[in-house]
Amino acid sequence: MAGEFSRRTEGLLDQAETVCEHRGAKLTELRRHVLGLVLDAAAPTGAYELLDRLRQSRRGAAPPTVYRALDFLLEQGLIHRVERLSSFVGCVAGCTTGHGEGESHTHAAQFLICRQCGKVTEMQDADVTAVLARAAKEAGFSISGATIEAEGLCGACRSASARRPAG
Amino acid sequence: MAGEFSRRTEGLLDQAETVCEHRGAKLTELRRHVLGLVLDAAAPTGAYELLDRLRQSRRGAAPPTVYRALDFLLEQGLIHRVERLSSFVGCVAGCTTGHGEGESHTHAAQFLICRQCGKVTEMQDADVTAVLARAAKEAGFSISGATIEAEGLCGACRSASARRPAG
DNA sequence: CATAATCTGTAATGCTATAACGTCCGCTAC
DNA sequence: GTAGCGGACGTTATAGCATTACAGATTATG
Repeated sequence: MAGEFSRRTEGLLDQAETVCEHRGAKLTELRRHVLGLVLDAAAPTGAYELLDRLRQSRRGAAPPTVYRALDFLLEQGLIHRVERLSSFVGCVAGCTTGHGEGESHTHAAQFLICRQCGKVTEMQDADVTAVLARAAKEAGFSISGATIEAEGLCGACRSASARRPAG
Repeated sequence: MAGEFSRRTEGLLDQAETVCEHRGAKLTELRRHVLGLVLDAAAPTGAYELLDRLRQSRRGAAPPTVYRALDFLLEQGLIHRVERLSSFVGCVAGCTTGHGEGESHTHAAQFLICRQCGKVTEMQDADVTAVLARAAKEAGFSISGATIEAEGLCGACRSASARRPAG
């Protein structure tokens, strides 16, 4: 039954399904459902919160249910894990970008976490990735994946606190 | 009693104590003990493993005991938390570098985690920090602290697997 | 159909971290 | 000196995050 999620989300889910097919991976109903929950959420979402939402239509769902789905989605690069928040966000690029088959599909992403409003922004800055890779290489290290998460103030909160300094 | 730890660790502890004094922070016996455990460990160490070791000489120690000490040490920049491993490592720079008073003492560090041997290397590459800050600034974001952790193969494991390709 | 592989259900457990409260100790002011 | 204060620590309980282990169901494949 299509229509569980917003029109935009359903569109992304369809694209994700196509991408998975091309890779020979199966975006099952459960996995599609969990991905939908992640994509529909306004902010990074914890596994147990996803579990609660999943239970609204899938009685008897348990932690392994959601964690197995999340593991699959992570492997496919359809979602990211934000370590600092122990939570998960959708990767728009992952839902729309095709890759070669049989590869790892993790994207190089960076997250900006506002300590004021909690908003999380995803970047995909090639320079950041490249400079880190170069620095690692100088240490004899070859990178396969990286977690880059910055905490600070987003533009909105920064200008707000500039107007009300002690805010 | 000095001599609980290796000579090198005791030296670092003494330096850390001096640094704390200059800041008006108290490196109590408990905190010194926990810092010693972290510094003496060959690898990043989880809070509950530190707790077990702490208990060998401090009966009745509980999770808050070690977490409060770790929070203090993090604030002082004497240790780092490795998010991917939910564990803690000493920051050599933090134990030896004096700072201005009343400031935040978090250092900009990057970690290289070998997926083969598990070894963790700390980098303090200024370029990585700078490029990330610049990229964030372009998004209107000002960074106060960042987690940068790369996973991959260290030099030793890379050459080992090159000799035995299917290793 | 037989078989293997994959996905999911289910129960239990383990690991990581914090809340809430009380006590002790050292410091300052009176 | 002692009353009051604040920081550090003890203690118990609980919250939050993730995995293990095994069984049943489903699907692909020879």
